[in-house]
Amino acid sequence: MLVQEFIDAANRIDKPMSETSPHILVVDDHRDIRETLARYLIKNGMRASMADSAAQARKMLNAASVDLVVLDVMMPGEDGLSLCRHLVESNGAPVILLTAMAEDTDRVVGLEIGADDYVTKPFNPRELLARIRAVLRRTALVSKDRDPVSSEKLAFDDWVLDLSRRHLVGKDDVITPLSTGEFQLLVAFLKRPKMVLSRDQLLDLTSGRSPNIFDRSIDNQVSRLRRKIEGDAKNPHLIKTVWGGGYTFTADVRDPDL
Amino acid sequence: MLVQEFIDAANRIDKPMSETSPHILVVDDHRDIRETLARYLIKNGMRASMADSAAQARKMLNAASVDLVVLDVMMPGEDGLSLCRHLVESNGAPVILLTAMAEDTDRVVGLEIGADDYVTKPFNPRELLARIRAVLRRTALVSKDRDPVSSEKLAFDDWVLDLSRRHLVGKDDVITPLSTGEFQLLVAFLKRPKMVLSRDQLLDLTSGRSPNIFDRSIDNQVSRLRRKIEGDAKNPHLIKTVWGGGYTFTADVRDPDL
DNA sequence: CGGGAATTGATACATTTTGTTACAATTTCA
DNA sequence: TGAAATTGTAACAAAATGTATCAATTCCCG
Repeated sequence: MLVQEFIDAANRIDKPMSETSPHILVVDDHRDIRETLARYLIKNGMRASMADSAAQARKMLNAASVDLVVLDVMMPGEDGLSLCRHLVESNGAPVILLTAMAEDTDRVVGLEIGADDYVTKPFNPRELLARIRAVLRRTALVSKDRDPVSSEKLAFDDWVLDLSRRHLVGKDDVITPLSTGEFQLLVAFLKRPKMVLSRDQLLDLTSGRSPNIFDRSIDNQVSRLRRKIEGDAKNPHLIKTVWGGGYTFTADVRDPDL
Repeated sequence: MLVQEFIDAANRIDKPMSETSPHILVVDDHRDIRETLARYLIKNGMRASMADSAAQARKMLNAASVDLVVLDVMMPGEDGLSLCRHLVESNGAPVILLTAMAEDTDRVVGLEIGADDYVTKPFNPRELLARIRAVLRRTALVSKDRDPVSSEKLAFDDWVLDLSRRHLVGKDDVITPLSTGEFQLLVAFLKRPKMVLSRDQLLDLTSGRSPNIFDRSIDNQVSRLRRKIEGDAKNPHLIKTVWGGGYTFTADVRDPDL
């Protein structure tokens, strides 16, 4: 059986996973897409496994260590979105969604749920590969905060955000305290830099709340956060507004130890 | 027998094992999860044994010394939670719970019972490994209470908590006495640093009491504890409030002898 | 046992944080 | 340019937290 074959393949690797090539799980009910994509990924130096349903994907996720999941949202049986939500909520592997068409609803819902990126079908394999690498690069920076003990930090501009101590350290080691909401919002941005995040997505990422109509709470939190981290809150250069879209964190996020 | 097979497999690993590598018992009624997880742990330098039921787990715990138990809460027969409770009450190995879903009830119950951590299924093996290492690191600090001669101590910030004498030692060896409640609260925090602990969890971890409505006793104890250990109780940097969530102990916990 | 001190939970009120609303400023597009 | 849509943010309201105070309880120590 394909699944077992790939589980075994994963387990035959000698070195600990984290040092080898990234392991991508492709979840799609269309066999041709699945296999072509997996082959393409393998040809480009990654390990790939496949599942044709959300249920099968769950088994494989339990069975083997997976670094990233490429997931078709539209599948018969258990919805891909619910699997995605589980992965995000359980702090599992990052997810890139395949959405059937450029339907805005799908995009929004997918990212609301917390997927790390999405690609619309039909997609260019090279573009998907690029996005996979981008997400892996980002999560490599942040992944250590899955270990509740390691003190992980993220640096941007002149700031260092201490994830375990939950505060900002400025230029001269001045500590700027952050409220819970400000901290969560900043983490949401730093985990997804240079991506446009809608207010709904940000709301879900920070508080898990679903939006009321005319919900302006995110705008307010952004305003409050800007006041703390932007030199000139009137001309923000870190959190940029995307008119009609949401907000984007524009600065590079780096490891402060490097 | 499969179990023995994996123990043997572990012992065939080249690295010096028997003394350094921790022995993990995986308890789950799903064979695939059990075996893949055990294999994954072994591949990452640990010894692993398996049990498919709470009853079998008890036998193995009696037969061999186990450093940590990974336990599925939802199992037929004797409930996993009752095994967990037994382990905690008998001061046995630390426990990490596998909970079936991201159900808040499960999470709360798990930690209330005294599990050291929990992971929701489907889980990322790397995350579980990180949490296993984290718990082992923490319990290694505390586990000396099996050796009655050495005095058990935990260090954080500029403080050393003397577990047997139940008081704090400050910078210049100044002794700060703690009340029972303050001591229990501090221990609860030090055993689970950098985790967000709800008021309910803290209440159970300290006194075992179930919360009244509008119970503010934890807030009071936190306030009292802060007054003793925080330099500036108005801007706490050790016990941070998570608005709407609870409290988090943010400092590193270390062995004072190191 | 009993009295006094220490501890702790309940209560009340101050403070902080966050969400909502309103309105001015900005951007888009016809 | 001008109207409509969107955003920034001040001002207020609601929710959650910090903590002083006090009564109830527990803990000593004789």
